[in-house]
Amino acid sequence: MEPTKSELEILQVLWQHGPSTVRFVNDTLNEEKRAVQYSSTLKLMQIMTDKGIVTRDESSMKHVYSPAEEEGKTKTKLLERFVDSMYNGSASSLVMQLFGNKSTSKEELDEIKDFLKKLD
Amino acid sequence: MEPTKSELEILQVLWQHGPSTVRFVNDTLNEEKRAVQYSSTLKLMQIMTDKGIVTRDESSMKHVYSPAEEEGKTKTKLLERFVDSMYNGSASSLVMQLFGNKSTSKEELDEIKDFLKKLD
DNA sequence: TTGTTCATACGAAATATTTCCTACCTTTGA
DNA sequence: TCAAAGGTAGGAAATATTTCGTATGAACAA
Repeated sequence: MEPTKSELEILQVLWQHGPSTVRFVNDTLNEEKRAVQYSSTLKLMQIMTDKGIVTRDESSMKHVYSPAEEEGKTKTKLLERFVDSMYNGSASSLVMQLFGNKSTSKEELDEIKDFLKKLD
Repeated sequence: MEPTKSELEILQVLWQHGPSTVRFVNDTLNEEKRAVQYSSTLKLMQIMTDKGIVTRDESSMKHVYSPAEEEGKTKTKLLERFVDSMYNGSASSLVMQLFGNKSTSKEELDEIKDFLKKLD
């Protein structure tokens, strides 16, 4: 299933901080993103549970949520979808767009070159 | 303004084929994407006009629509937003994910290496 | 014990997005 | 001429997404 924009925000928190309670996710969102009521975050995380995007441990009263799928797997899927729809599946087109206009630090560029070299 | 998913589909057609009528866009969507009624496509393109995402030439009865913004500019914006939200702004992270799992043709890889070399 | 705090559940409203029906006008071909 | 084909406009329904109020129960501190 395709996570929505808001669901993705929640996933980011879980990926970054590991399995979390609703309270923690909500606090983090309010600090790092935007104002949102506790009950909104709760509702969303319940929906995500129904959809199978996250799983939860209900053994304690404070349920602890975890991403159902590995971070890399989800991101790869979303990235491929992005490349397909925006660049007709051409990864190189995307890369050129990415570095064409925007100025990227030398460090980052070197890092990428090294990485690509190792792919052979 | 942020184009929605459906609006993006329409923009793709306009980018790929140049200024077009609703009829043409709708036919193309039906051929290349999915079944959709003419009036749905029309409505969407009218909304996009209101939002300023496209402009239209009304001199003829068959209005001709064009993207309001250049393809590269829009794509760059969307790509940067994607990198920011998914990879914390790190372009190199994205590239590594892109080529980490997926098998990419040697031609594409060479193309990218050449491109990066020229950036210096 | 008892009231305050903090948790979940859930309905439903508010928004955003998508879809299509229908009215009405212009063009075109028989 | 006039019916058929094809165009735009716009309302409104259908969906999808997001937000939050409120009920209810558990935990905890006074």
